[in-house]
Amino acid sequence: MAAEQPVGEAPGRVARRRRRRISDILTATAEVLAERGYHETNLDEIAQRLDLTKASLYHYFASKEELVTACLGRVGTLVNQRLAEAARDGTGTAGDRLVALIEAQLDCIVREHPQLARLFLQPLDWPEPIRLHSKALRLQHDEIFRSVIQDGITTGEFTVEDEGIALLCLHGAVNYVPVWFRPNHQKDYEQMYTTVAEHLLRLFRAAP
Amino acid sequence: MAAEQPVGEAPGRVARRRRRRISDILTATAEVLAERGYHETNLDEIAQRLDLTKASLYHYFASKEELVTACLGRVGTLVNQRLAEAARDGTGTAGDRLVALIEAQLDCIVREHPQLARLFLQPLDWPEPIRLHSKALRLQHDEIFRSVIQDGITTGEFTVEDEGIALLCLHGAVNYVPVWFRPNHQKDYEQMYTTVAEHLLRLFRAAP
Amino acid sequence: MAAEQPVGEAPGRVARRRRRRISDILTATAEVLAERGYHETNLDEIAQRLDLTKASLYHYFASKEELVTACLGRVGTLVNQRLAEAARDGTGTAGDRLVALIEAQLDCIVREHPQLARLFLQPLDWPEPIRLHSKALRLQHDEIFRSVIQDGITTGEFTVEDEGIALLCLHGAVNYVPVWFRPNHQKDYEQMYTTVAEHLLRLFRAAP
Amino acid sequence: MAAEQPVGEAPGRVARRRRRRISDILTATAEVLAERGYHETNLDEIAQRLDLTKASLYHYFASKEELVTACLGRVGTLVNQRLAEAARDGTGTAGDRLVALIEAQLDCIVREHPQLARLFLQPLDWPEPIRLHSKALRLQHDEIFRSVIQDGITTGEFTVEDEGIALLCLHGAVNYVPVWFRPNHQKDYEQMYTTVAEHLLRLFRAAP
DNA sequence: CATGAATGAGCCTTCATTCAT
DNA sequence: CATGAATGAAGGCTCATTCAT
Repeated sequence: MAAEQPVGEAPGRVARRRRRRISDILTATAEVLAERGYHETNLDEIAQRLDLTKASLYHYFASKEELVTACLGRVGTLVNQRLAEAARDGTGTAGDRLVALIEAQLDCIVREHPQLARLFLQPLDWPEPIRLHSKALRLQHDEIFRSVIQDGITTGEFTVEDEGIALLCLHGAVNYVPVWFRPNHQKDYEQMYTTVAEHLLRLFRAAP
Repeated sequence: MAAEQPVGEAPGRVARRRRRRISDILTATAEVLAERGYHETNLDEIAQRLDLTKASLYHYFASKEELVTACLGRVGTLVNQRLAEAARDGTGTAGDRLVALIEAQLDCIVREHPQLARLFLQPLDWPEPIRLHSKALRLQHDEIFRSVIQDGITTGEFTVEDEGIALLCLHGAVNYVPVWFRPNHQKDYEQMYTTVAEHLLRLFRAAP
Repeated sequence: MAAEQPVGEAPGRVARRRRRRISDILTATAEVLAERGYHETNLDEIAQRLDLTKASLYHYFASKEELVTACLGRVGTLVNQRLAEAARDGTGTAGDRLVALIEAQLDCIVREHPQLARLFLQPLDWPEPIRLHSKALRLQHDEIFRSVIQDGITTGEFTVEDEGIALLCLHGAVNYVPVWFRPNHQKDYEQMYTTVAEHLLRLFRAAP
Repeated sequence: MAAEQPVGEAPGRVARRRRRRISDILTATAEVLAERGYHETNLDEIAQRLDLTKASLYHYFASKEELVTACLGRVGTLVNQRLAEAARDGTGTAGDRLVALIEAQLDCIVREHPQLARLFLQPLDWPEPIRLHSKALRLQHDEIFRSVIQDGITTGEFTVEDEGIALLCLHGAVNYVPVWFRPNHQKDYEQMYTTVAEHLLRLFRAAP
């Protein structure tokens, strides 16, 4: 068997293969999850899309739970990273940056990870560990928004009575978008982003 | 024997009993549904809480789906009726009435039907018929809010670019409340209602 | 309650009512049995056709088994009686009388008790007691045919090697008719009767 | 390890194993079906005879219906093949060949597939799809008999008024045999075959 | 008599998970 | 690594039967 594994192949190669495999699996999982929802998602379908067997998935993940957790983790982290970048861009007023943040998030959950936002609404009937993980991601996510909002409050641009509650309202409203949004044209997206973001900005602007 | 079975109560009594039974079943269903979510809800548990057998439920509902549909229907209708009443009370400005509406809804979904709001977020993995029923209830519900908002727009008290989207944001934010709200005291409820309602009112107030 | 049951009503009245009730139940049972087959027949449907409740059937029959047994018994007895009459009519040759017998049976199982013949094919998955009862009826039934056949043999009109087997072949062929026969017109019946009877008569005629 | 898993047998071996497994399952199914009848047959018993679990059957068949259909299909096809062979043997008169055909069929349904003939009597209470499949098999089966009968008619050896009806009578009589035949000795079989076949041949011989 | 209510036993089906090869 | 096979546990649903009213 050693003859079949040329010395030249560094152990890194196999590790890389494995990582790529895992990535593919997570992608397929995200797809099925987004299309069917958690309970209608079964390992058979995920495996099928990968031209694999259900059993093979267990080489990479110890359970369905772990698989879904990893999947949510990757998506959530990607979203958070993208938002963190958008937040780090310090140009413009706090309002401008908050709008950018909302639009970035909408783009993520509506276009790139269609309907995956519902996964973050913490459905009651999900396994506890997954819900906890999801919650952790949300806290991270909140932190990003919170910093921009704090900026706005400090500069007097924003006025809120209860920052936490305002943030939660924002959260609920944004994540609800994929539930109702049905685009007809490409340009519908941009327009919706702007309209929703503008509306939600009001949550932080002082009443007249 | 005549004394024990007065003619007068014959048909009414049975029907009344049946109605009460159904009501009890729906209540128990709402409870389990709220605690466990749809997919973790099994008929055994509902039956157990009623000191019944799974099979007995089938005397009243033809399937799990039908049972849940009826349950959502009852809760949704109750909520809508209460909101319709609140909306009909024409005193105060549109803002006052919208706040009252939001507070009423919050009270419904947070206190009286704890966490049942998520049931109206139309989870992907629910049976189609249930989702359709849920959607119908939401449209009814929207109509109530829409009328008050229209009033506000007519009198110039409200300013929104896109009424529909504003409503949806409101919807998302409000229904998200039960996901995060954890009261410590009785008075926490009222305070939360006010804070949330005030914040959300901003969605309809003209920007300064 | 005595006041409600006038002395004048003989006990015979109530007995007559009961007998009529039972007859109705048996008729309905035969209907459903013929339409759906034994295992697809449920007490609910029988009760429903009688504007009764499932539970009420138990006032007349101790179990589904007993009900079906009684039903088969009545139908079988009726058929046997009619055949016995036809056999008793001593005119004509044995061949004429056998043809008449076959035609009478065909009429019974095809037109009057449509498809009920399969009930006498002793399906494997029927409860043992019912099968035994069915078998008893068949023996009675066989006796009728046997006497005519014996006549034919005695007079030399019929020639068979094994009377029993010839009879069973006849039986199988006749009872299979309702499985395939689909009439278009009224006259189809008579024609089929004649054709089938003529053919089957050959089973008893001496080979040329 | 290479010695234990020769490349050459990789795909074939697995496939062969699977085919054998399926064959075993169908055999067990046929057994239970023949003993208990369709409605009294449950997957548990079939699985038990194979030292398997009910769930395991679903690796090979998607439902009880599909399993039974496959089972009937196999048996029916085997019978038809054997009969087709017997019919192809062109020696002897049409009468000889028809007798051979009948005897072959009797042997199939009485000895090799004990009592499975009733499965082809199209019980009313079977699922529609199974009945359709069963019907298709019967048509195939009829075709075999029909060709021999046509031969006999052409040569003037046979005389029938209605070929179709004669065939159906034959069918009914033959398939009824397993319902009543109870052998005491081995030789009972052959004797019964002959007697029955001779009798049934009369259906096609001209009346004297 | 009649019935609504209740039930226990049974069946088919699904699916995450394990394991030998 | 990959997979086919096998399974245990669970859930929804049906139905004949019993019983109190």
